[in-house]
Amino acid sequence: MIEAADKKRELILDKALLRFAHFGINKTTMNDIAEDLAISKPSLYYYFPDKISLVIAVAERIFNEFFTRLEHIILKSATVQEALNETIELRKIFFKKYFMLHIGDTPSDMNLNHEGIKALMQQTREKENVLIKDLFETGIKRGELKANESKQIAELYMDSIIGLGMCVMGKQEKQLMPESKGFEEVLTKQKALTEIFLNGLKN
Amino acid sequence: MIEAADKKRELILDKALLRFAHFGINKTTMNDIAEDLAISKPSLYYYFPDKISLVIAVAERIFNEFFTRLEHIILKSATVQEALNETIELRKIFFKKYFMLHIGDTPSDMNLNHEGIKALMQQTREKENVLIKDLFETGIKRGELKANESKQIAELYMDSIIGLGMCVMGKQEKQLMPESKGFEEVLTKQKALTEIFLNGLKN
DNA sequence: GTTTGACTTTTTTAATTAAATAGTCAAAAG
DNA sequence: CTTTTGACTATTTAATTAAAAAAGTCAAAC
Repeated sequence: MIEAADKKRELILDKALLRFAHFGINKTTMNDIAEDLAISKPSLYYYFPDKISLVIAVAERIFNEFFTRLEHIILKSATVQEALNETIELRKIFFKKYFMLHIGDTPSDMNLNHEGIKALMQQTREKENVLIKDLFETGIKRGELKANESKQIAELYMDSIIGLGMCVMGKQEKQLMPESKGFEEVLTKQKALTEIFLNGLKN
Repeated sequence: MIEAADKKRELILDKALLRFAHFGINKTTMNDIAEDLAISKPSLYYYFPDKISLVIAVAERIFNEFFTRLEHIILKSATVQEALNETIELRKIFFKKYFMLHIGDTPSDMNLNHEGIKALMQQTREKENVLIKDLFETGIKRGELKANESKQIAELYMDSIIGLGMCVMGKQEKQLMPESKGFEEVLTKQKALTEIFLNGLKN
């Protein structure tokens, strides 16, 4: 019955994701999730050995969805700039949607200090960097831009875009849920930086 | 005896700055400072009505020194790129030197939530943005680069540079005093971004 | 105008306890 | 043999309080 077990694991992840996204990881107890599913706590622990495994599985699912959409964007886009602009919008959507998980920022809500989470985060960032590096290389082949050391350039670009977001969001008054205005300002500035950055790689 | 009082205020600021820079603001008590100066606590309070006034006065002194040097850099530099590169180095020096004051980042050590500090920080950031804006405009006049909306461009540049620093430093393991390696990586990346950014403003 | 000893008030820290939550296990059900 | 659960234990977190430290005051003196 390995199929049924997998199916149930998915069901658990569905519910856990809803709770995590709405209340945050720390405000969601294993009991909450078990009750949502109308099962007992030991049943839940039968499928996930501990809470952190569940959290990681949920995070992996989110990142998988992200990368699926990111790869699609890169494939369908005609130019590097178009791809990066859509990537910026995708990032905004995900950041907003899963803000309560506080993934990717300073451990304000949860103990992201856990090894497994940190490893996943780093691995995810590296994977995204590789995709952006490939995108830059495609742009170079197409003659849209010029650069050697595309790996460093891609990393610099990603650090700049992410940092720009941190900087702009940081100016806002700290709230439980940041204002929508803030997200829009980040988006606008990230796109503006992207345009100048790409222009800087044209000669 | 208004002169002597000012002189004494300066003496107090000297000692306070040393303590703040070495132990941080929260680990420095008004008693510590009074003892350093071999005066009583009420004497200290005679010159500064409360601790936050003292902190703000110290911060203002630091920023004044920073702006003096920044203005000098801008005046003597032949090109925008040269000026920005030296500005980046200046920022590194100050950030490293006064790291323990935790000025400009998330209130990890001190209660920077205080209104006066926040106002000073914002005012300082705005002043720096104006200087950079003027620098860009000089560059435009000289024909080094092209851009309309120099104010927005300057703000975007500053946010990007500062954010890049936050992003790169954030990857490091959190320590009391971050590694020197981290500062160097920030410096290198900020200079690289500056080069591409300016290049992106050339056409 | 400046300084201070002795004081009060406020804020931090440490210690204690109570409560909540994570996690286990042996037994039972399918 | 896989899955489920009631009843349990072990950890972590949150609330409470007491003690200590630090901020800030004041009347008196120099």
